[in-house]
Amino acid sequence: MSLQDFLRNIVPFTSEELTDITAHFEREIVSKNQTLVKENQVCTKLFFVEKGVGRSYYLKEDGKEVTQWFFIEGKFMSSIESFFQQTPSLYYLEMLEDSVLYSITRENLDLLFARYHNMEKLGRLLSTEMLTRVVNKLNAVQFQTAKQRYDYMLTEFPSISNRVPLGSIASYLGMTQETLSRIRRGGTSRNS
Amino acid sequence: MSLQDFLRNIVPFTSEELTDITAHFEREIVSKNQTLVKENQVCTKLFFVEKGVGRSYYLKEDGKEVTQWFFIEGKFMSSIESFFQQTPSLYYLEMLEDSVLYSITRENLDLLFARYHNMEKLGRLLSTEMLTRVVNKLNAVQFQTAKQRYDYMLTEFPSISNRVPLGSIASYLGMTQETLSRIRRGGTSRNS
DNA sequence: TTCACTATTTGATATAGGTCAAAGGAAAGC
DNA sequence: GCTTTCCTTTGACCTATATCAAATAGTGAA
Repeated sequence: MSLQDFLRNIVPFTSEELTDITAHFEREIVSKNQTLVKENQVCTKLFFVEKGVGRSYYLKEDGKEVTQWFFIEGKFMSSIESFFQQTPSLYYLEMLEDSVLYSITRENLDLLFARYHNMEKLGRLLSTEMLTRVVNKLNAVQFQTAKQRYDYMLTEFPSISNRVPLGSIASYLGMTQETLSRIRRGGTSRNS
Repeated sequence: MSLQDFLRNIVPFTSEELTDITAHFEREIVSKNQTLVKENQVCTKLFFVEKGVGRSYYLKEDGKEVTQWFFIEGKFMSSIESFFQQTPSLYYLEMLEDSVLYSITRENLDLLFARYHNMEKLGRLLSTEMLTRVVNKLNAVQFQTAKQRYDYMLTEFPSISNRVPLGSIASYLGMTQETLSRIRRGGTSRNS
């Protein structure tokens, strides 16, 4: 899905608005395993994923990677608090496949927020949508068995279960990769 | 903190804007244990908590209450997805103390969003702030020990630990009230 | 003050999922 | 095609926290 189509589906921008808005984005070709943002860097850009999959993750004290979120085609991707508060990122951002992104800087985005009431609305709608998703994950992670969490993930990110490494998915779901492997095999847990 | 002061601190509204905006809110006095929204009702209002504490919770299949969030003085409170998507609420909303609230309906809020660019901005800023908070909780719940989660909660809601029942806090943190009781006594877990 | 009810604490036991270790598989470089 | 490295699966054992049950402490009504 193209950036223009994506934006148009959310808020009824005029063609002039759309042209101006998309002109502030820059196309970026990124290869597999490339890191977009490192821990402690300020995240200067917001990315739209046209093609590919990315993830945000952080390192626990013991050095283990914990996936925080996946970003698939047709979604915006960033280290949110870092980008919006311009604070050092707690997370790494990386692409898990060769990808096509559109990026916009904070300054340009602010300019568009100020210029177009509709753009501010887009920002509001996208953040409430993201908020809903995060709340869903929270409920899954907090109160469900490992098997149920895996099922949740299949509905939230149906396309990625065989595109990304098992370990990344396991840590996203708050379990070890051994546990996820056993769940996939089936049978370990008695709960649906 | 009054509603006007709260709004002014986030976005530089003009006095006329502020007057018009606050005129669309209605003051409500609510007593302890009163329910604002029930499961499956569409949540028609967004509340600002001037005084008191509230929480959202849902019932698990086995009938146990699970606290989803606490809402303290100076915060907005609602069953977010229900209010914004006008879908049946998954959650109950109740006040845990005698409280003073200001409420606004969805129609009035939309009207203000459409009327004032600044209002749309307020909406965007509040949802990204809430998003950050939920992400913090997610990280706490997903990867920390029971003791660490309790410490997280003391920083997120320092004021409520002795204002609300132990069981409500325990379910908010994804643990049983027995476990929380043992944590408070100290000593059970070896992790900080 | 006493009664009835609710909330909290404590103890004993069970279990989901973690940890550690090692063996297979798949895939990237040469 | 081979080799090296990484990813996934499997097994054995362990631990944090849940569950169940009961005792104790608080709180509001009359």
